[in-house]
Amino acid sequence: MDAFYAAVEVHDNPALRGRPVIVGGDPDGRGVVSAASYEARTFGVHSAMPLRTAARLCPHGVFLPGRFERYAQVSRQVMAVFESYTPLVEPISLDEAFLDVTGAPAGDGPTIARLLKDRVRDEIGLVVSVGVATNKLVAKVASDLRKPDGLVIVPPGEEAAFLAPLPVSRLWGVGPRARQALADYGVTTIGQLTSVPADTLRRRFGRHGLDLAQRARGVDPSPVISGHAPKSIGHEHTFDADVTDRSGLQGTLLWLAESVAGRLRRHGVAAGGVQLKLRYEGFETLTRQVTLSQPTTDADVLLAEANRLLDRALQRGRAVRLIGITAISLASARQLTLFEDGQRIQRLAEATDAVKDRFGERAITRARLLREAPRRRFSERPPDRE
DNA sequence: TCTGGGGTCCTGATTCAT
DNA sequence: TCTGATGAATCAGGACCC
Repeated sequence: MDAFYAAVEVHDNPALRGRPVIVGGDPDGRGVVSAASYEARTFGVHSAMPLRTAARLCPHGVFLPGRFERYAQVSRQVMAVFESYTPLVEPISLDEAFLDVTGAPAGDGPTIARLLKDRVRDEIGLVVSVGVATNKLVAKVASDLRKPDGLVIVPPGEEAAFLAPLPVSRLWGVGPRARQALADYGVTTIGQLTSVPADTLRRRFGRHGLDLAQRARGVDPSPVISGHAPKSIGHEHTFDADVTDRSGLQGTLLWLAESVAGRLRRHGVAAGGVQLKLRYEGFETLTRQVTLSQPTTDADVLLAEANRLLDRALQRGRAVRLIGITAISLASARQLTLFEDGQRIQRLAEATDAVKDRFGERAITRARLLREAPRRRFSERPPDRE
């Protein structure tokens, strides 16, 4: 989707059409730009830019705080359109997804791309750019090439030639660090990258270097996977002004723990570990983590662990800019239920032993008959084997 | 000049069990 | 009993993505 958050805001409030819309929040605050309309981009505003900088470049811009529930809602509508063409839809974020349309009844890639662009425009009122290729890497690069409202088709066999003239930073996995490192080798285009031996890249970049060598040639064997389970769920908060006292961190930690716990339950998963993140003034960032003895979705447990980690991580006298909690090593809540069942059975056994000690074996037999009798009479389905 | 919040994956160091 | 080798987990940091 093109300038997705900004496009949703303009869609919901047509008075904004044609104006520079910048989603991110308070232009005097510490945030960054989440999305900028194409009008705002003509002022040099782009995503990830500090809002203060954006406000300087574009003083008459419309700065909006962002309504992520609404964006998620529109995202579901768009994904539903995608899923009408193939079940193999892999969302990357709210505004982007891979579709594997191999053998789809609606037609070949280019046909579906056109249908899909028309339907998202007519039914939802938003503009989408599409890249069509034989793999995810090339399709992604193609989709970014002619935004907004782009449609770029890379025919089979032309992947490497298509990529060759583009800057290396277009490749998935090449950020500012890798781009600089490659520039030091005199490599700035993807075509030049193909002339660097894979072994050289491996020595310099590790495993990642081998992926890089493949990608530069337009090779990407990774499949489109639908229905990803999250691997971690976290919340973090940057303070308007740095916080120096521990009590100032406490309240934030509480609501971070509660919102993480709530999202764990909504996703039907439990935390196998907890990670605390601190960012000090000067942007120095550190993390501390623990593995839990049992998985949990309990905010109180997350909070208690986070507090212990804070004891380890907090350096006295240093001002804190950001604090965050992440639930890691997620287990399915099914496993948690089995664990809790196990504990309940354990407690029941202990209670039973206690009663037996106190009142003798006959008391147990009588209690069991009383407990099971109603179920025998009224239960509609046979007892769960498990 | 200032740098959010949501994530994934990789690497190197350390720890622990065998 | 001590020692070292080996490999798996765990931890912390960092690059990268949207």
